[in-house]
Amino acid sequence: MSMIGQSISIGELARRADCKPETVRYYERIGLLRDATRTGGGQRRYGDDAVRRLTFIRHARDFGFSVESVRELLAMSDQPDMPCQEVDAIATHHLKKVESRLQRLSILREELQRMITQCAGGKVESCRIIEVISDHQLCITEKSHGGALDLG
Amino acid sequence: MSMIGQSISIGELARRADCKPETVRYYERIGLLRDATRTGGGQRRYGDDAVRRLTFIRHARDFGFSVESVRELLAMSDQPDMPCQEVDAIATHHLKKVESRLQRLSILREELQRMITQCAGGKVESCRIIEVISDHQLCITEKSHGGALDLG
DNA sequence: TGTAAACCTTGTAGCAACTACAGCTTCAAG
DNA sequence: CTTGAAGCTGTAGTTGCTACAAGGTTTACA
Repeated sequence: MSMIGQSISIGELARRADCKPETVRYYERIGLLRDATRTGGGQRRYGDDAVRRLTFIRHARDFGFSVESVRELLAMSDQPDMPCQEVDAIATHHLKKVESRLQRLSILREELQRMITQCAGGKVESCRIIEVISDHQLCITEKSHGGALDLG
Repeated sequence: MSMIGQSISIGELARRADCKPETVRYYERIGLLRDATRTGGGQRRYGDDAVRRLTFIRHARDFGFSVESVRELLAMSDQPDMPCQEVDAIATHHLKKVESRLQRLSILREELQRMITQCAGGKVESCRIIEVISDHQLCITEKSHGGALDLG
């Protein structure tokens, strides 16, 4: 259609979507981005559509959606005529996860705050932090912060 | 010292600390747990000290401490006479991370809530969720929820 | 036109913290 | 003494990238 077709290099594309070339290649490999057209020498060249698509992916990832959810969201945004119930479902499901995570983290925060405040600053022997970790009985809540809690 | 030495199997140990045998072997491999004594046939046998140590590790992990932090905490709890400043430092550092994570997650929650509420439930074409993901301009906050946000 | 810097290519390995096999051996109960 | 559960090692998979190494291409400038 246009004369300004595929002229953006992978580095430029990455810059525009605020990520790295490696990430772009990774997305191509796992099928989030379509295979790029290549120069004679084999380098990838992109158009504005790729910029939009990659930007969408990066934003969705910033929102914390998993790559698999992003894949579904992309598929749906490629089908503008479909009803958006599924989009809603994915977002709502994600929100629920965020909320439960928030709850567990705030319990954790209290727990940590409490044990830090209670630590009198003496020897390890009598350190409240070590005690609380040693004996879960000393927690405010039983079993509330179980599960995967890795921070960023 | 005692007659009831090393008599706990890896499965039983795992059960007592609420994890799996694989995890125990993993902790041994990375040096969080000392190498267990073995039966003639090569199976691991543990004593109560291992139960305490593994329980400590699991609790610390439940609190979200990284394995490296757990390693340091363990080293310190092995030195009861030392002052507990470093323990404090680790816990405080961890609390800070939890707090910043909480902040980012709650911004995220609002963002998600807002876009879900605004979605009128029509076609994908006009779906607010897709729109917001497509165009970061539509976010409440600029750039606030950048970075690693993987949920558990 | 030559050349050098900056960029690109593929493939592989690494991160965290486990988890899940496969294929085999050992243990404990009856 | 048999049987079935549990244990052994070693390797690969998970998630979402990131970081090389060892080369090839493009581009800018002299």
